[in-house]
Amino acid sequence: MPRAGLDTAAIVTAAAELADEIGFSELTMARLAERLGVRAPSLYKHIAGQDDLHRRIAALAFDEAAVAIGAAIQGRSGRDALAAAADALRTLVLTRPGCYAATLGLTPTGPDDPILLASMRGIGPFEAVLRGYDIPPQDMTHALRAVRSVFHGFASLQASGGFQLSTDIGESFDYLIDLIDRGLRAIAGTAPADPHR
Amino acid sequence: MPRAGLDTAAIVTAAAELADEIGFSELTMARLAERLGVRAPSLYKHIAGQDDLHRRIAALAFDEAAVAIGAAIQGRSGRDALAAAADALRTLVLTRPGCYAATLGLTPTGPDDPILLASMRGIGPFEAVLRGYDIPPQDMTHALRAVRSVFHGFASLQASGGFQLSTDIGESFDYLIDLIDRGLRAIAGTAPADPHR
DNA sequence: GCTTTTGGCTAACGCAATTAGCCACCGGGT
DNA sequence: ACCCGGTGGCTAATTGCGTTAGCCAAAAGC
Repeated sequence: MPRAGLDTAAIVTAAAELADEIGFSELTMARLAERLGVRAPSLYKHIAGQDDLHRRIAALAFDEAAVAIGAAIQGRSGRDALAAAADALRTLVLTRPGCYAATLGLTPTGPDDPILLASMRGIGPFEAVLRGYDIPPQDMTHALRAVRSVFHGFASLQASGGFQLSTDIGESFDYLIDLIDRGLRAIAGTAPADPHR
Repeated sequence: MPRAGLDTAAIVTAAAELADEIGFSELTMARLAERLGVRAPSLYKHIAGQDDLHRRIAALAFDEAAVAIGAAIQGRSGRDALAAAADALRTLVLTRPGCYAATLGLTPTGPDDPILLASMRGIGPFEAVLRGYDIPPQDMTHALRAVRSVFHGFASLQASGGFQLSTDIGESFDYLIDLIDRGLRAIAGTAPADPHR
């Protein structure tokens, strides 16, 4: 029996693609092994187990997101940058639903979890976007969390088919961007260093 | 062997509590049966299977959310109502993490899925909150989706421990409410009937 | 060319969900 | 009071998944 020549990266890449095709919850060791032309136990020579695999897929997803969003905001700022970043993220969620699902429901194992570092990298571009608004430094974390919540929420609701009404989702997305853009301007302009928070 | 006197509602209630205690992903038929003083196959006399159980827990969660948020916004409007609704939702997510997790990642089986109806009921109170802002009717759906995205996003990130930085989460939450409140006012005031959308 | 490491394999275990099929309990009718 | 049918438990068995143990050949290094 000739060797398949697998390595960790190849397995993770294949797993991510498979998850996108059949859905993250349908991703199974046996199916992944079959896709790779190998038996299930062989996978354990390269990954520690299912949990490890999931985390690696998630890390891959975060990195892809960072790259895509980073590229999208090149040369833009303010509302343009916000819209471009959001759109890049949304496209990614729709294109790679399995990878996106892998990033949900993760509990970091510790402060040095690679997942954590990857998610930090994924946030980076949003920080750049926010720099285009006049956010006081002590509010930056809050603003970052807010923006992250907003886009994560929209993307995950869309991904799970949470929007039932027939109204166009793209329009709702534009509306949401408008809402956040205006909110950021208003909050930056009128409450630069609100002491009661 | 005397009968345990179970019924569907009792099982779902117990499952929801158990999910809150040990985590939704740890909820298993065997564990649930043990909690109820019964063997696992007996559960199938009352529920169709695991998927059915999950959907019923989710429906329960949506209904609880609708009640809690509805109660929270009684007699309030505008920013107050927004904050109260958001806080009620957030409290619920923290109090009943298992139930909340059950509502994620559901794909409605069809247009008459009970889950769908329950989630509609869960949205109701937010519609009431939005009535306190001057949202033009044709934008109501968009605004509703936006608000839902925002709070769902924040809650789910918090529930999954997605906020690593040590900054206080409650403060971030206040900031988010401020952001949305100002955004809604701005968008309602300046673009009452934007034709290009 | 021999040895060592490495990356496949088969076999086997434990656990979860589910189904089949049995049998005792409980309520209603005679 | 009795019987009798449906209901709600049970045990046993099946399937499929993740994972571990232990074997053996292929590649890699001396």
